[in-house]
Amino acid sequence: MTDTPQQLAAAYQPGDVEHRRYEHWLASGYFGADAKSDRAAFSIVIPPPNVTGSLHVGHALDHTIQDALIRRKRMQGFETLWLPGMDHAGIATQNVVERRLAAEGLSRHDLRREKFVERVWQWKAESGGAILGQMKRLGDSVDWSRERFTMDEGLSRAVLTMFKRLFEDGLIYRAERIINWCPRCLTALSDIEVEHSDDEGELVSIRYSDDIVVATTRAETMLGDTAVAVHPDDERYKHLVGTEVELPLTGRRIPVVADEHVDPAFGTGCVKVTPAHDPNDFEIGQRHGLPSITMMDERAVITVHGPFQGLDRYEARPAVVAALREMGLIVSEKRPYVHAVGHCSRCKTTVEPRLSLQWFVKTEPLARAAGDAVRDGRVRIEPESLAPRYFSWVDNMHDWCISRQLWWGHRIPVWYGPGGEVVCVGPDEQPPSGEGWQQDEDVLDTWFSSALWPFSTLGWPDETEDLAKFYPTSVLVTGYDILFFWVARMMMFGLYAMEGRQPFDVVALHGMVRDQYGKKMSKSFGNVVDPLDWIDRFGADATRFTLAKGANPGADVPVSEEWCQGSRNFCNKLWNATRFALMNGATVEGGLPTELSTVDRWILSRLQQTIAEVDEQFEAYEFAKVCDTLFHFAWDDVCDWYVELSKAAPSPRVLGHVLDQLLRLLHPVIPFVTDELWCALTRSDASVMVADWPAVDPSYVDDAAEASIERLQRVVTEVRRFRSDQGLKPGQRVAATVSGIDEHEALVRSLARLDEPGEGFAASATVTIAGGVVVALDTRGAIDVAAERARLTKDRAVAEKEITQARAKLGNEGFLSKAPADVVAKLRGRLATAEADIARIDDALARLSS
RNA sequence: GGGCGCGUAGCUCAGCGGAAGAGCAUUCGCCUUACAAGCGAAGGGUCGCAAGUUCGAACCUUGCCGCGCCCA
Repeated sequence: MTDTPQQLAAAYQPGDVEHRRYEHWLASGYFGADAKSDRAAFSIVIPPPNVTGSLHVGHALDHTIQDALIRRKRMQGFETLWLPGMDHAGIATQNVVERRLAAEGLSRHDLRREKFVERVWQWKAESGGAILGQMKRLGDSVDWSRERFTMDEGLSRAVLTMFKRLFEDGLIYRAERIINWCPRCLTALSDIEVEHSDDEGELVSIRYSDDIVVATTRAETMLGDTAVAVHPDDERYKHLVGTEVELPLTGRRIPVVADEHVDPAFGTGCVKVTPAHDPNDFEIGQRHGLPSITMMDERAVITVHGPFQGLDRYEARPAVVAALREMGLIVSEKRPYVHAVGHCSRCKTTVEPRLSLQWFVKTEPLARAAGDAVRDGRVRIEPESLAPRYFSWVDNMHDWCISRQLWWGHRIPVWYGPGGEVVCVGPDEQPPSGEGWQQDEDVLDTWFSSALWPFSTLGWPDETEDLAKFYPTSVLVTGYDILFFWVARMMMFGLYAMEGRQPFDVVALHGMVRDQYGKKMSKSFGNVVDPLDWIDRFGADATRFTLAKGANPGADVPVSEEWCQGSRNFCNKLWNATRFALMNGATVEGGLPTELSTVDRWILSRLQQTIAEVDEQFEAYEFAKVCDTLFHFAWDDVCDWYVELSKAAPSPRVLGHVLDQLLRLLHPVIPFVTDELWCALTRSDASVMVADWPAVDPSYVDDAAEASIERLQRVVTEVRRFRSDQGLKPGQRVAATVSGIDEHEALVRSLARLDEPGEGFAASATVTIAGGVVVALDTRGAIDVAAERARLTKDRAVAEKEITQARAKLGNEGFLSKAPADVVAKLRGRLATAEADIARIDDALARLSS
């Protein structure tokens, strides 16, 4: 399995490595969690993707973050569990299977319920299998032995148990209420399954009487009006309250009622009241004891009043308006009139508020507990700035409609008897048998089972070892868009079912993946990224690194193909650095030598700093910063400087150690390439994923070495700049004397490509650097005086500006008396340096003129 | 209408009280034997606008302008 140095290809080819590595991890059992272990637990349950979908780039982001957290904790010695699974996605999945049936010319009713559900299970196997394959391509280190599905036997037991408990506690009830109804899916929806958008409609004002004009965007619903309402304090209408008006077209007489809810400033201050087709009107109806007239069927087709009967709601609207216009009752019409309209989140059909008998969860006590758990700090939302969104949801939650008129899902465990009995049947209980008993036809909202996910997947309601070891889970990683869809519901159910113990300690929220211009990805816009496409072309590591590099807490994550190429390049950089190291005898054997050069002490010190920063950033869920820190340490410090310096002064054991540690640090984010390289470097046939996470060794922190190498870097950079300005080719060696850099002269010569002065050496230009370093170069006569003058003049301007600023501040009494001493001292130092620079530069300019 | 957030280099974003940063893009020069998926160097910003607090503001406060998102 281990590559020898000779076999390391000239460039990293992810395709050769990824599959082999993943199979090796699986075969070695590295992903498995042991509930009997003595180690401290760290657990994450995966936000279950819809079984009927496929993984998009947003999942790839979500999984990358979770995998990074899990892999680091595993290396830190925790007993880690990352539990995978999927949810059954009631409406979405049923829709997909119905579409497939339609292609065969069948409807679900042709198959009947039982056969239809069989077909859905077939589709589940097919679609779900594809998702598992995608997760493996991403490198997800999930415990496959614990994979769960919301419809599997154990989770179904959990659903029944929960339903029964809530039912018996009076937290589940059945009632006739206005609910969101999708006339296409033919099912109820919860509030959160409705998406609002500002759509163009019309605002029509209709005269109901001499005194009363109402404005409405839904003229057709006037057929179901049972009252007109005005504000009780509205002087214009006070005298009409208690009277009746004749409802046009129908001839019905309806009362005028006074209700606080009416906004007297909107329109005429009179509103029509249609209790069966509007949630606000329903409440007005309740308060005033008004009748409810349902005037549409479940497909939103008009069922009342002859001329309009049989018309769809959109046909009925113009028909009603035309009829009213003919009667001279239309006062005004405004088109387009933009207003908020609700749409089914699954099929985008305009939602119809509908009076209907449904099951509800009484959320008030559950939601308050869910809010309190965050308020009192038992659950932390990261980043904290998103907590207000959470509170605004849990503190204003409406009762949750949980019944769905679908066939795919957990059937409501309630049986109705011939005498009107209602019996809730728990798991292991026999439903009542005999003549006339019937089970409720509906199924439960998918989110009902998803809300149990953090504990149902661990075996609840049984008291399992998994539950004891891994609950509460350590962190939940998900997008902020799902904070109330799912997070709030898990909190409610978790706290309730687990005796007040929260489902997770931390909620780490990330944003949505967007394109490189910050635009939302959409099929119609053509900017959607398929993570598998990127994995094929750039590798899983590059894809993961690109996503993680953009993941600032709670913020959206822009990505682009170019950036993914950059990540691919980074992987290749690591590959080649390791290749170089192996070709030059780098090794981890024998540990670090006791005798260390300044350069060695510098890189080891930088390594300690990097470990400390990465640890801190990981703990704060700052994945973008983790990537940034490691990227710069790897590329700038290790590759650009340490490897280059080591060419002049090889130090194979230090180089081996630094790469070993670097690969460990990077492994959580880019697992494949780091494992391949680490195994090659350490001659291991195991894996870096079970190696120890690096720890800071304070004895290797060395400020003096860091300062020394920074000085060296400045000298080398200045000489390079001179060379570039003078048009000297990078490869061209130049004779020079170097003074004032003591122990580093050989290194400066190596990196700046300077030869020892030989016979007939004649310096034609001098580069001086603050701190007394002087490099005198023999450029073989021709020196570009203009370029050199320009360079020096620019440096002088920088120094002048510095002096001006520093003197202004240091001449300010307020600054001297109030600023901290160290700030003043630093500024004095800067001023002195700048003044010395000016002298040095002026000297050089003078010599240039002579 | 209510709430939250954001306006910093051409693009995407860090920085959030004491010298304006990164990646990509741009310009110039290089196949300097780990890497052209690379190396070296350079250019580029009145930190949305305006007041205020402070010795000192991209950073704190207020107002305005522009842009998102969530909830009604």
